[in-house]
Formats: sequence, structure tokens, C-alpha cells
Amino acid sequence: MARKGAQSSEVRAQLVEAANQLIREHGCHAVTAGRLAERVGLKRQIVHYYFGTIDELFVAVLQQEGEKARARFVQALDADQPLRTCWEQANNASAHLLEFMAIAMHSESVKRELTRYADEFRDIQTEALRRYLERRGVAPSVPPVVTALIMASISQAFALEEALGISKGHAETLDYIEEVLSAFEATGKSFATAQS
Amino acid sequence: MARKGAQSSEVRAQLVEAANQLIREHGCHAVTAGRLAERVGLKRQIVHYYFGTIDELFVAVLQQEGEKARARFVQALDADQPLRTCWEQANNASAHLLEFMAIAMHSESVKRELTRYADEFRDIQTEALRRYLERRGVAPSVPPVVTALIMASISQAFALEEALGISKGHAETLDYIEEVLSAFEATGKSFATAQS
DNA sequence: TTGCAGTTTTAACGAGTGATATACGAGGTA
DNA sequence: TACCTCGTATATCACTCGTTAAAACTGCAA
Repeated sequence: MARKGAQSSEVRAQLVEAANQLIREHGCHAVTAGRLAERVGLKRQIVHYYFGTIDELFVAVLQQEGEKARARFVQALDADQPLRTCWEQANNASAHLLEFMAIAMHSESVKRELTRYADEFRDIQTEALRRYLERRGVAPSVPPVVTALIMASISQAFALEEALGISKGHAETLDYIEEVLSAFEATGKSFATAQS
Repeated sequence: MARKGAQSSEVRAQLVEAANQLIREHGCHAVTAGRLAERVGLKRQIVHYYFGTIDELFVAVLQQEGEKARARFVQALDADQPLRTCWEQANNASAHLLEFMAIAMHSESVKRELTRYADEFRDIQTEALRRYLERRGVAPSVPPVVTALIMASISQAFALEEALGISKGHAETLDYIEEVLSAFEATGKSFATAQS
């Protein structure tokens, strides 16, 4: 590897943005040096000048989007219904997140970064739910981290299945989730079992 | 495309098996004509003689594994604890299923086949849960299809996160799932909300 | 033996990848 | 003015991949 482009370069920022758009519009497999260069009006080698490898570019995109998402999320969680916020934000992010997971499957550097964000977001959600219940003086019917994980799981499965055109049971589950959210807002209970 | 190899060919079956193993061992991205041919001791163009495109090979693998899985599943569901069976079978299949989903993301033919199986499996699960509750004379606390979808979602999320090395909240959620299964076996209730 | 059907290999194309070496231009400096 | 350096951009190489077309090999039957 020879020299590398400056972090502050305009072209560099354009490449990150182009990669981000390509991921959103056509999925991660659409991100190639050729297509990226096309979008910024240069030759494909420019990508390697600024990022060395495509993986490093992905890491840059993930960091940028991760920070943006966290800012939005932390702000939204301060509103009064944290579980509803978790559900809504998960629905917004799941499709995009899945693309990064697909990349992470065969890229150690992206995997490291994504794992970091995943743990962080789950902590943020768990803590928000815990504080909410504490404020209301309700003991958690289920560990908050479980509630957060299940919400994220369902949202992710929806994103995956919608992308593939599977929709059996989705409408019923959406109704159910709405029930869970209402119940949580009324009583603080989320996925309580008959035993607990 | 010229002529195509016979369905009954030995080499053809070897290629399907090689693809299946490659998916299990190294994920769908590891399936290339070169690696497949290496495993059967021939040149890489042999793949196209038998399958035309790699996608067609994936469809063949999916059909073979799908039929096997369905046979196992239908048999297991006849045992007396259908929800536990759903959970266990989902845990066995999720990692493999995710690979096929990744393929389906950019292959229409695989997508069609996978969607068909997904709908079918969800129907089988839903019907098994419905019959179980009916047998026990319990009204569903939640539509059976919702219970099936949530179980599948959590299992899938686990598979995805484990593949990436994310584990926050997994232990707590496994405990919770065990509670849900016990409660279902005792009372027929799964994810009942405070409202219902 | 000849010929044919099924099978396999050779050859080639286009698109993708990472990496290295080189060309270009602006700025400062001797 | 001539030189040098640094940031930027391009050219080119070597490789893998999927795919297609055509040639070569196989065994069997007429």
C-alpha cells in the first residue's frame, strides 16, 4: 500500500455517501469500486486510494451511520414511551442493519465494528427500559434486555421476510405488537408469561 | 446454453452435496464453481453443464434440504409438545436458513422457492399449535401464527447474532423462552399480554 | 468400424478484486 | 528559475468468478 487520501477530503466523503446510497437502494452486493467511482465521476482505483480496501470503506460507512443512528436514538428514547421508540427505531433501521450484517459475515473488520454497535444499542435500550420501569415504580415482569432483544428480533425478521416477499402472519403479529406496546404503557408488563 | 446433464447423474448428486457442505461449513459465499469442481475432482465448467447457473444449483440444494427438513419436522410435530418442537427445530435450521436467505436476496429463483417453503413451514407450525390447543380445549391467548412467528424470529436473530459474535442478553432470553415453553405446556398460553 | 449420445475439458469474454507504479498539479524553497 | 514534496488521480498487472461455445473424449450400439 502506498499513500492514502486525507480523512478530510471531499471526494472521500462523497465515496462514503455513494456507498451508503448504493446499500440502501440495491443492497451491499451492489457496492463495487466501479459503481462507486461512477457516482463520483472518477476511475474505480480512487476507492483504493482513499480506503485501501472496500472493507475499510464499509467500516467508514458503518461508523458514520452508526453515530447518526445513535444520536437519533438516544434523543428519541428520552421521550416518554421507550418501548414504542425501540420498536419504531428498530423498524426503521432493520433493513439497513441487515445489509451490514451480510457484509460482516465475511469481513472481520466490519464484524468488529458492528458487534460494538450492536452491544451498545442493546445496552442503551435495556437501560432506557429499566429506568422507565424504575421511574414508574414497576418491577420488570421480564428482564428489560429480553424485552429489547425480542423487539429487535421481530423487527429484524420482518425486514428479512419483507425483503423476500414472505408475509404470512405479519398482520396478526403487528396487531399483537400493538397490544404489547399498549399493555406496557399501561402496566409496565411486556412479554410476561403465565408463570411470572 | 447447450445440453444439460441427467437428473440421475452421480456427479450431479455429488455437486449438490458439495454445495450443501460448503454452505454449512463456510457460508453461501464460499460456493463457487471452482471450489465445487475441486470437491468432485473435475473442472469448474462442469457445474454449468449440470445446472446452467449457480442459482439453479442453489435451488436444487434448497429443494433437497427443504424436503428433508419437512419430513423431520412433520414427524417431530406429532409428538406431544409442538411449541417446544418448533423452537428446537428452528434452532437447528436457522443458521442454514439464513444462508439461503442471503442467496435469495439476489436470486429470484431461490427467492421463489424459499418463499414457498417459508409459507409452508409457517402453516405447518400454526396448524400444529392450533390443533394442540383445540385438543386441550384451551382458547389461544394469542393467534397461533403469532406464536410461531415470534419463535422463529428469536431463533433467527440468535443465529445471526451468534454468527457475528453478539451475545448480549442471549442467556437471559434463553431462560425466558424456557419459561414460555413451560407455561405453554402447563396452561396453553404463550405470549399473552396483560390485556388479553 | 462407424457413428452417436452423454460427458468432460479447453478456450475465451466480461466484470470484479487488491496492489503497485506512475503521471499530474500546486506549493514552497534553494 | 529550477527543484522538490505532497496530495491527488490514473494505468496497469495478476488474480478469481460466472458464463458460454466449441472441441475432445467416453462407451455403447448398429
